[in-house]
Amino acid sequence: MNTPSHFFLSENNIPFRDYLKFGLSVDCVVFGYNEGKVQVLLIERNAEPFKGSWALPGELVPMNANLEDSANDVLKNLTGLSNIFMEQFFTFGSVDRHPAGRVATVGYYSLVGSNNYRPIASSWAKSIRWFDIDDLPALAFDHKRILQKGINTLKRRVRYRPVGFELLSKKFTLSELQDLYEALLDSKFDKPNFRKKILSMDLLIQLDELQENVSHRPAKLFKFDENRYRLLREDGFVFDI
Amino acid sequence: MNTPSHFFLSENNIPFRDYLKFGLSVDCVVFGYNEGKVQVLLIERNAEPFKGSWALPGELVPMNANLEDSANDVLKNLTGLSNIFMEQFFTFGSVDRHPAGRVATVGYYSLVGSNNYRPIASSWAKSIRWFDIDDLPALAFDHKRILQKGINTLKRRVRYRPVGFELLSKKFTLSELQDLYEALLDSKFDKPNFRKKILSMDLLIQLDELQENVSHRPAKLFKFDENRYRLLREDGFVFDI
DNA sequence: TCAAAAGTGTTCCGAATACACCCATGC
DNA sequence: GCATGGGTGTATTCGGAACACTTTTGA
Repeated sequence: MNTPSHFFLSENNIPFRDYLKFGLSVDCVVFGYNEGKVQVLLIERNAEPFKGSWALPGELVPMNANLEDSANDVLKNLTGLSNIFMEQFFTFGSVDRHPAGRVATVGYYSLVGSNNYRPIASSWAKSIRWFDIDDLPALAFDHKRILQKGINTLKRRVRYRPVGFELLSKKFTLSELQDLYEALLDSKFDKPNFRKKILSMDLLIQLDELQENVSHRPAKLFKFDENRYRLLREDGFVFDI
Repeated sequence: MNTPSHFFLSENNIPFRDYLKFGLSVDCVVFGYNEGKVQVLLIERNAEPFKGSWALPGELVPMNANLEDSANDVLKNLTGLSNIFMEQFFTFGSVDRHPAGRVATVGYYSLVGSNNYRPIASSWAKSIRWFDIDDLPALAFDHKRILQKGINTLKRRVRYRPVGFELLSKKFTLSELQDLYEALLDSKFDKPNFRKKILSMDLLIQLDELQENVSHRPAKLFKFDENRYRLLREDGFVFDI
């Protein structure tokens, strides 16, 4: 910061430093999927403001941290996992959205496989739990709006990007995949047609494994072929369910 | 701000106020369309840092202004127009992206009809001009990355939302529309099929007007039917070109 | 043997493609 | 008349929708 301050006068002569009074936070909409229901992870705040309210997990971005690192931090603290799929979706910056100052927040959503999470309560969360996205509690701050926008974004993006696979375990059956898409897009698909369509994309690898302990014919397990997806995308392929 | 400060201690006991040192700016990727070319509006900076460099138009968000208002301000100063189509697309907040402090920037893209703009140079811009998106100059800050992300976002969104129409004048011919989509998606469409597809969506209103002063059969003019689009969307219709 | 869900094949229809053709205007 | 781009009709192909069917397991 050795640049002369006159370099940074704005048109109306407000000094640069007077613009540097924002807080910046990240808030994470963590999606899960269980028994046919799409869910989000919420925390019960253990600190003012809104102590005791349900809220999205998030944190103030430290002055020396990048946004993604900060969001990853939140997820790490929450689930114990790094390398979770995560994507920015919108930034909320209304003047009055935080009661104690001007804090803009960057919204991220992330998708955790249904077997991969183990929510961890910590000092900033009195408790923590999954909520079905069609049965949500009241939320602190403007988190209701953020969450709703996150849900809408996921539902839109899931049509054109293979993000859905992130919500399942690494290995999954075609019926599980179909159930997930039906939940996300709330619609029904014809089983034979769904299979044909998804398999014709050539994005799944069939494993030499079968479902176990089911009282019916065991289904074949598949995994998503990341490499092939990368290759196809370079050729202009557009995933479209 | 009369809330006791101990309400806002973070986990590691850094006081709340120490997080309030961010600057926040908005940067606008202003798209235009002319003679078959998609273009963006860039300014030549008249202030340090990067004085003399080309850059995206933008400004520091005043402490009492909302993000959208700030972005609209930029557009108003640039084009003299309010009510321009505008959408947020991504927020960039790397620690070192601004040489003089921690400034995160919210990226917006906007679409201006080819006859609707009149770029205005001002105190903060030495000059201002349109560049074809495949012939861009070097840019200040991390604006190259922001611009590229804006372009990618537009190219993706144009497939699933009728944003393209915003780039044309209110009245347009089907060939103009086709040329635009071909430029945006860089591909070619068959004329009869493009017409059939676009007209079958029932989103265009045919006007009682014809093209003028052309040395061939004059084309019919159309306009986009906003109301009908709203109605169709409520029924779950998804625009898809 | 029955229930339950996995998995396959076939027909039908509508939308996308390819392509040939006619129309209106300025010069 | 002819060049230019606007505008239309049709045959063909391909993918999606509908649906009937077989297979494999546990109980």
